[in-house]
Amino acid sequence: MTARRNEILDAAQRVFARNGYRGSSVAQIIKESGLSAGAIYSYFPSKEDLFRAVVDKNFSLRTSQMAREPGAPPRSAGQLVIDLIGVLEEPIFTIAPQVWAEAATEAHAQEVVAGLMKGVVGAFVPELEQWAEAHPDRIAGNPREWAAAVAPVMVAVVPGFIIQRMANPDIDVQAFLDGVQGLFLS
Amino acid sequence: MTARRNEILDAAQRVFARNGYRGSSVAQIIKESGLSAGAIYSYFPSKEDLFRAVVDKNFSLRTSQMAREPGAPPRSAGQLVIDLIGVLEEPIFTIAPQVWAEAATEAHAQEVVAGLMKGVVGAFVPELEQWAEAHPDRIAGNPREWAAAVAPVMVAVVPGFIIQRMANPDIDVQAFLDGVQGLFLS
DNA sequence: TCATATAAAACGAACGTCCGTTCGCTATAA
DNA sequence: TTATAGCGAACGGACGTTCGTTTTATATGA
Repeated sequence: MTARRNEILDAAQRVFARNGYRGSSVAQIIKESGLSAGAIYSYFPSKEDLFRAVVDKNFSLRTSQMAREPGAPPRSAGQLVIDLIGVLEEPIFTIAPQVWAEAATEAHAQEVVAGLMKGVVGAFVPELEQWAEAHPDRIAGNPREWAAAVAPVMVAVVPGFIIQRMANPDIDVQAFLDGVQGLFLS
Repeated sequence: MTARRNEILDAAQRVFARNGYRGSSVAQIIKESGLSAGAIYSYFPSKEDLFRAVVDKNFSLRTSQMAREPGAPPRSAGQLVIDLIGVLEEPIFTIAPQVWAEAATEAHAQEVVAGLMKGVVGAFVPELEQWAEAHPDRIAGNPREWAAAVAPVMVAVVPGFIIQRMANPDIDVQAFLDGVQGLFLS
């Protein structure tokens, strides 16, 4: 039954969000799910796999959500960042820092993070390039090179936002987005 | 003797950088330092305090390093970010993600992170405001409000850079800095 | 100069606890 | 009757920390 699997996954997500990956015990996940050790281990082979499943659910880029509407003009860097931040959902703010911490010491997590970064950057370069072609007066150098250089910086804003929002949940999100508009070429 | 204390601190830093906070055991720090459990616990009351001491050493803003040279004109947002990235030292790239992960689940670490962010933002607002006053044509709205809105975004780039560099140590740092120049008003 | 006394620093075996995981068993459904 | 799903006590090991003991350094007195 896939429903049970999801129950377990949801319980694990709540516990990991509350205590972090290393700070969570399987006993806590057992209690949170209302099931037993045996039940959980019949759906997931280890705590690590459980965490990976939670990460896969929350930490992938849903490219479709970021895709440009058909026929719309290319978005500016500022607008792309704003849209990317708008797509973030609550669990990210606690799960992502756990993944980053793992990535600093564990190869698999490191590849996941590097791959995601690369994916996001790669997805945005073409649209940025088109925007640059449409606004040659706003950039220095040729559009292709400009887009390739600028995309990683653009993407870098998002983890920074996640950390600010995690450290201070009362942050004024709209003010941050206004700041993005005010700071980036647009 | 303060020398011994520093030996222990350095050993702990190496171990934490290698395995993360939760992933490191006191036994590993004992081995790395070449000392004994008793010796370590006579300098630090707990593993947590040891970690906090390592964090204090690496994770504080050395404002002096970022201060504007006397008589120099105010730096642009792009230049401030470039200077801030230039000040980062190696251990940050593994230690910072550990702190962020702790901050997501533990109040003390959360306050440390929130405080540092606030400090960095606060330190840059005046210079940004002066820059805005000197370049009124480049910004929308009044300099004070512009600086206050833009500073958090500017600071957000740095954690993003840290994560990219941690996930992919071969990253082209100069290209990133060029991207900062190309993306931000300057 | 050497023997002794005192203090400071370091040691490391031992403690209780909690960890992730297993597996023989029971309950339920087909 | 057979298959499937779930249970939970038990296991070996690793954890952070303690504390009685030993070593090293310093001071004292003859």
